Amino acid sequence: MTVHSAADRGPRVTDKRERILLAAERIFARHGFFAAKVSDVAKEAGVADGTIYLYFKNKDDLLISLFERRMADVNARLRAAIEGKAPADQLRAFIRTYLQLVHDEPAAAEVLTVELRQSSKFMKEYANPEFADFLRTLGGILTAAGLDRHVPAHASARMIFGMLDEIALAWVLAKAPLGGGTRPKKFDIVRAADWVIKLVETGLQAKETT
Amino acid sequence: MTVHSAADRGPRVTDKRERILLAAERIFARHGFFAAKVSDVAKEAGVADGTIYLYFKNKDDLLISLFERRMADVNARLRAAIEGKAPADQLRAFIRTYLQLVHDEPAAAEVLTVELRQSSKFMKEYANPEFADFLRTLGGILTAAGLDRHVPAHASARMIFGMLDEIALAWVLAKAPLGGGTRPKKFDIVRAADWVIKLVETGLQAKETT
Amino acid sequence: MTVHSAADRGPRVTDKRERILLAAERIFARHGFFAAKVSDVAKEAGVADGTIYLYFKNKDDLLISLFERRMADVNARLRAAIEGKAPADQLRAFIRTYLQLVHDEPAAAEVLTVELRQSSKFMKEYANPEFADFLRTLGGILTAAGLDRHVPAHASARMIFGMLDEIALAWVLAKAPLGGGTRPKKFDIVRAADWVIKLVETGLQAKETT
Amino acid sequence: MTVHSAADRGPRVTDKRERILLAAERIFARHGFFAAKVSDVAKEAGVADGTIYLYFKNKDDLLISLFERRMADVNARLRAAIEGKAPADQLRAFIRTYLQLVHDEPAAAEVLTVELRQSSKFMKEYANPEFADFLRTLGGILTAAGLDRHVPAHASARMIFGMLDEIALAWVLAKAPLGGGTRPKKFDIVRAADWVIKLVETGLQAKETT
DNA sequence: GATGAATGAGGCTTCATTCAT
DNA sequence: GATGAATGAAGCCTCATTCAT
Repeated sequence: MTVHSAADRGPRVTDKRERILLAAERIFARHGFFAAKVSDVAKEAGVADGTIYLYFKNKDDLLISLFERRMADVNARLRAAIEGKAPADQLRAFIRTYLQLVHDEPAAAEVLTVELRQSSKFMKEYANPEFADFLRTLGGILTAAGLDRHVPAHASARMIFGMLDEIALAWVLAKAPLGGGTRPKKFDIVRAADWVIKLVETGLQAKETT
Repeated sequence: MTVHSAADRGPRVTDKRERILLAAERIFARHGFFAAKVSDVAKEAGVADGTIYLYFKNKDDLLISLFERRMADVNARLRAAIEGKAPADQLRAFIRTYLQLVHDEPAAAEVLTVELRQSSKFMKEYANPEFADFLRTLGGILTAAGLDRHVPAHASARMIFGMLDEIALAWVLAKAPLGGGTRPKKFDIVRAADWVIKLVETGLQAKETT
Repeated sequence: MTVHSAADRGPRVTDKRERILLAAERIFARHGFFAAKVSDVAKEAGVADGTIYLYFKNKDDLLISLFERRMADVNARLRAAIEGKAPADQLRAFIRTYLQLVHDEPAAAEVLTVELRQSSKFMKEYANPEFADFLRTLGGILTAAGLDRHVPAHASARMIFGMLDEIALAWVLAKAPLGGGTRPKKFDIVRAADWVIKLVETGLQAKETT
Repeated sequence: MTVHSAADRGPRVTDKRERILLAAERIFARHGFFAAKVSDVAKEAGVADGTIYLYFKNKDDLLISLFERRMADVNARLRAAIEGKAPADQLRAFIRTYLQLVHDEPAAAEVLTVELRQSSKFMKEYANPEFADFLRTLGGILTAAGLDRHVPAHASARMIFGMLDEIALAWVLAKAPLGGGTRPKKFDIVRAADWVIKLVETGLQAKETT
């Protein structure tokens, strides 16, 4: 992931920035952004507290950078997944890939899903270009597939993101089956993609054929 | 709102609790839960800081109580809106009423939409019975309307909530047209209900008739 | 001192503000402004750290307030000392009273003399009206006494303040005779007034009578 | 300035030490000693942060060295200025040269005038031999000129330094006329020497001849 | 019940100093 | 000698909560 950026400014530098970012992701996912302490991120990254401030302006910047880094990653993977496919297949690939990513990177998903919202308090001042990109890509697929007859593509894109996000949230919040809490069991988020696809393509209509 | 609830338990007491809750809603919506100060809530409610602790255990309890209070309200309104309708109409009424509520109570919507997420860090320890109720009602409608053939009703319910929530978020974050920021203009959230209905009922399929 | 201000806003409030201010004076005098810790001031004042911020905006404000408070006091005493005197006597009273004040309130003198300078970094942004008052009073005396023939009164006022300030500094920095350091013994600062008076009135001229 | 001193000990080494010292002077003058960052001094000097510690023990040492270096310079110039003059002329030369130096080297003056005070917190532990030399020279002149009849020479020396220092401070703090702040305009510090001389020699006495 | 002054624990951040290269 | 990335101690300040009135 972001292998190329490792060459941006010498190998060590990016390495450490990356380590801090991943540590922040784990810590933010574990405790939530506000409850998380910068010193915990440092500990998790194996660096001194002050080192974080060599790479990030402040705690907020850590969160914003995390978003940008992850969303860019998500967008890159989604683009790779839909490349060369027919429009109708692109939509399915987009949905499946997104949920697969959530499945593969739960910490990232938690931050993107849960903390992103909270940081919408941030977002009010900070326009997230990568997220706009995400919606634009999805909207483009819908238009290309001719799925914008009845509902504007940008609106559909938002609604689809809403579905995916809510599914991701439910999955993320469901504790692992082992920790015998009161939490619902983890469902199969990858198979849930079919539900989204079904809903988006033909709706929940009772009678498919009359 | 909920003027009648002022009679729930004693006349003045509930009044003050209510005032604090509404003040908290405005403050949390304005600053976000974590950034909001208890003393600001007190000021907004016109009571002393200490008074809040006569009605609520702590700041977290204020947020939780707010959720329960609002979700109960939302559920009550939704139940009233679908009462006596045919299943297919119930779904439309549910969707329209929900978005209408968001439109009428933006502060409540902001807290429910934005802060609820963030407090899912809370939610991990705290199961929200009113939200479960919300999903159960929606799922029940889907089942009654026979819209659970291809997708389990509980899954559809979540996805529909996801759509509604995302639309609410987009609307809430869109600044009022007056404050000429860089924010997108407020769209008509009430009319957006039709898009949700269309998507849920028949999907985005390109060719409605072949 | 400033007995009247005790009635400004209830008795307790001013009392505590006063206590903090005097504690800050002692701590700043002991360690210097920058090296002094807010928590030490709190400890010295017998209040919690946070209490300081109920009365002062921040650490800088503590210093500024100290200046204003002390200089106002100094000005009041000086005015009382010169009241009703003939111009020539006023000058002598002014000088004697100032050095007497330094003698009586060494902590205040240290802050005014030593920290005031350093805070001239502050002063660059903050115009001290009380100090301006001090100079104006002194200049007025010189003019009234007809001592502005050869040198503008405002310039003389500054030079006289320079002498007084330097004497105060030398006296303040001289350790008490007990602490057998390498520091010069404390001289009699009150008697030093005569030197200032002599210098200002007739200069150091070798031959008084020819 | 002090180009000759570059040959004191090795050619390049002293050069770098010198550069750091002059950089520190500018930075300390600009921000004040405490607010100044070692890394800013390094940047100004065009060396790495760590390099500073090859030439100075620590930040304090940087300030102390600056004093010694500058005061030695000042003393050297003053001695050169009074050399070979008659005692009465020596005093005038001393005063004029000092203020001329302030005029020519404002950054140096700011550090000597403003930061020296603040570092009297340092001074309590550190006896400044060069400053003692300064006072001894001035006292010697007074004694030689027979101006120690009524006031001890060492006391007069201190008072004269106080006048000079205060004038320097007022001049240093007066913003340049260009930066249209609320600051008083720069006065002519060189001409101010005449006021000091007048005051020291014959006082402010109203009637010069009786 | 109501008040709001007081508390004090704790986090973010800075920055002098070090040391491996 | 020179570098500058890394360190980590330490302080200012905030703010949820308490409790005497």
